[in-house]
Amino acid sequence: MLDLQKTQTQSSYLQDLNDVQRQAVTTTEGPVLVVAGPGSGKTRVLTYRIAYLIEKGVAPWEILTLTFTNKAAREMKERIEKVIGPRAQRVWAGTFHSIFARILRYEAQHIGYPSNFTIYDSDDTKSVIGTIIKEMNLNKEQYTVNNIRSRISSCKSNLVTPKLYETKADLREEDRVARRPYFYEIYKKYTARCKRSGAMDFDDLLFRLYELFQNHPEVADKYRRRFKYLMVDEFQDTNYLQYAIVKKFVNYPGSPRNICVVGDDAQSIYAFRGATIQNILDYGQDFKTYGIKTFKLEQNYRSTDHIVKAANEVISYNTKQIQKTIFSSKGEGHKIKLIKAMTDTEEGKRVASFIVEQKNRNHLSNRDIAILYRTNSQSRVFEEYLRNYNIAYKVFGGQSFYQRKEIKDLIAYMRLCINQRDEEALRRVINYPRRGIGKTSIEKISAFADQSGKTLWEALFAVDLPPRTKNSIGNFVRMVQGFMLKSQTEDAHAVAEHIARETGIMRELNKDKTVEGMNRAENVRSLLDGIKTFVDNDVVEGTVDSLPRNLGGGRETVDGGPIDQFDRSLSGYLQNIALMTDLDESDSKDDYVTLMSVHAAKGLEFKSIFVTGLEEQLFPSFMSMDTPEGLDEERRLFYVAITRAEQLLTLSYANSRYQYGKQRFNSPSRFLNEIEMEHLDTASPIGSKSRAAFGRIEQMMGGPQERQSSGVKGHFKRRAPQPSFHVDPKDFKPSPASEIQAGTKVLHLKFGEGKVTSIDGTRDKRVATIFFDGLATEKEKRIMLRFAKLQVVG
DNA sequence: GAAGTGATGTTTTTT
DNA sequence: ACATCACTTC
Repeated sequence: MLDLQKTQTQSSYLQDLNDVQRQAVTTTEGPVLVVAGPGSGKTRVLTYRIAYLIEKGVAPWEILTLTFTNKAAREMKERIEKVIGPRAQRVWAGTFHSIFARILRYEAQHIGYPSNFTIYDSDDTKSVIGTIIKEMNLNKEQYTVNNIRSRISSCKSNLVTPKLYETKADLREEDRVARRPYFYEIYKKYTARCKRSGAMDFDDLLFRLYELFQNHPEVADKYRRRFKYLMVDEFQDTNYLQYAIVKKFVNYPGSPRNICVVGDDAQSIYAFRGATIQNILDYGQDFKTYGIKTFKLEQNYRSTDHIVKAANEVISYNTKQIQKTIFSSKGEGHKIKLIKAMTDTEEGKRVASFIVEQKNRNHLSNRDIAILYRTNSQSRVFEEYLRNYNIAYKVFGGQSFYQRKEIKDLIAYMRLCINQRDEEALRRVINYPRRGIGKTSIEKISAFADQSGKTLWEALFAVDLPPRTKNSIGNFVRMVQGFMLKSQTEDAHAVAEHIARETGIMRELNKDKTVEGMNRAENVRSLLDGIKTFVDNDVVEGTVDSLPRNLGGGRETVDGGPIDQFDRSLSGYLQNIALMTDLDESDSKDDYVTLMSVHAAKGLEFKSIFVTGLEEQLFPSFMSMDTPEGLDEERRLFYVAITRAEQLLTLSYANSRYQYGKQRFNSPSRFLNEIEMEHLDTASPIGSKSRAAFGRIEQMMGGPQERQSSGVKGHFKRRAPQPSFHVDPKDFKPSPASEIQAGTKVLHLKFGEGKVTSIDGTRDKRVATIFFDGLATEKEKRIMLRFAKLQVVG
């Protein structure tokens, strides 16, 4: 029966595609460029292409797909799975950073890094740079951390090593002019410091891979042989370095150059981080002689005609772009509404009441609606009025869970436990909670490390300090060594809990009885719960893609097929979270209005979109307005914003708003004038009319006075370990793995009753594919028998 | 080494 | 407005 189903899907899925899409899917050999307008079925093309390859006999692990977000990778895998089944999970699909980190851990010995290297996030990076600037006694007005960081980042992204930098007269001249003559020294020191710490920043994950392939052709060859087909999503967002690596993968003598990149130059919104659409243009040139085929996906399946036409009009004001004509197939649809407000407060109020109206008139749920803005700080006023109107909402963006101090503190201990060279982790926790190792002592340790060539951790043992401090350090070191020992044998949760207790972090947090303090303690408990969930998980290939394939452990072979397996150790957990953001954590089941920045909305779609704060200086941002390139990027950003809408699009602006504590008056955004009147709903409630309409709604809603809040709490809360057991844990007795075979009926704590359809792998790597009838979605789970909590029934 | 005070600088940010 | 941070003072 399963087989029959499969053949049906196989024969039908190509018919879901239009002509261009189908060509893009079936042109598998040689270089391909897919220029994909918004809503044109880009993801569908990519996933079907992979499915098609696998059906033609390509092994899943011979296909490498690089994306920018974990979410995109996960979605892609899920969608391939729908077409071709669980085999899809064997495809290497992940972010540039996560895939490269896997390879780098596996090949670490070639580049003088430990395979358990730490990944420094941008806070760590900033902190290292800050320390260096301080150590060098440089004026921090001239040498601002952010400035240095972005210059270092752009060096790495353009393959300029410190060594190369030294020889570049033009770059050094730039530094002189910018009054930052010591930039080179900082860069050099920063690089050395990261290396000494056994740490890589986000750029290193790319740069070191390039270096690895460059300096070790035999290693590069291994991966070239392995990945016979390469795909890159969102190619317009790649930087110079990313494209250089992509070329390393496919450019070699005798290469079939089976590469397919998908992108839309009009949706490039990360130029400020080094992304360059030049890559798309270069790609065309670079692969010209290898018979590159270009496909333009121009039919928009997402939005109605007014929206698509307006978007086309707006983007036509950008001169540099690949010519394409996006057209809609969804009918004329509603005209675009415009909200003019006097103040930012009124804007918030009006948007909220519009949402109420839309929900009634157009039968929309909260989840169909999103409010987009240019800067995260704009969310506040919308939150306020959504609360008043009793509309559930969720704010995305802002500070992520993993960036909170209390979380970083605990994680720093965990990091130190795995990699003692990790200086940022060490600096963070050496005196937290307080143990009398102050600034002066740390400076001494640091200076000693520098002149003796030791790591900071090693310096702890050798440095000469007053007896009292020495004693404190001794206690600290012994404590961490205890954690290290424990992490050899125990799983991540056991170690983390032990650390939280032994360090006194928990005690410290529980002392604080303020609301914020209690929140912090709660956050740490949530983190521990999250680790528990991670450790307990016995599903091998389920919804979460980003779980580690323990390359370093050698369980997965690079030449053969991958054997996916969880690494439940602390090290495994850290690898898992290092590249996670909380955008990856949305629960689609809850019904809330989405609030996010336009950047964060890329790739998403909603029935109704509100694009707010359309004022000069804000959108376009004052930071980008002074250069034509900056303005173009702002315009692309606006293009991305409006093309998120399927049916309803509402634009809003305010005559005045509070910015940086001052009331400012800005004129309406120039982008508004770039939309032709014919697409705008002039009858929409504006001016006095609007007030009437607004009043009506306000009456209906009982006015905006305080009501019980229905807002989904601020940022995401980590899920506690799944409370919804299908089976009562008390009656549950797991059976030994040896009793479980194909055909066995089993009981699972979380998933209920299921039937084992097949078993693959050998010994402790045996994986059961089990069909759980009681589940609503993704009924088929693959469960590692070694960890499975399964009871044989019947 | 800790707590309190004034100056300062604010975009977006998949990883 | 707000948070961060260097600098003071105890």
